[in-house]
Amino acid sequence: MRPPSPDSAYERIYATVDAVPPGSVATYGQIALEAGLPRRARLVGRALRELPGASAIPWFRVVNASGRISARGAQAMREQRRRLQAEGVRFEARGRIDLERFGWIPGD
DNA sequence: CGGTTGACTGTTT
DNA sequence: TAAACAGCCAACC
Repeated sequence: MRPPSPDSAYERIYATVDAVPPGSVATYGQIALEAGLPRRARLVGRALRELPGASAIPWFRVVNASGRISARGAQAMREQRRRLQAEGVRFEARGRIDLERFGWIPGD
């Protein structure tokens, strides 16, 4: 058995993000909830921020509750948009994603 | 120990 | 539809 790690919350977050399938997106709050960390949306953002760009974790499939990419450098934002579009996620006017259509439904 | 910060979110203007 | 506000809570200093 492995002793509890102080990073266990982050590990659950990463595992949940990793479960989001290509072509769909999840919100920060949704990831937190699925990871068993209700009301910790900001912690999800913090965890993703620690991730190296080359990580295998699909960080780009996480957007905010408005269906938009959350602020960071303009460059990372363009990369996120490009990678989502490459999987078939459509952007509407003002950089918005239709969550009814592309939002992840846990269990799929 | 206490104030500040922020890859957030729901409600109210 | 969008901007302001208020609530949120772990990490940081």
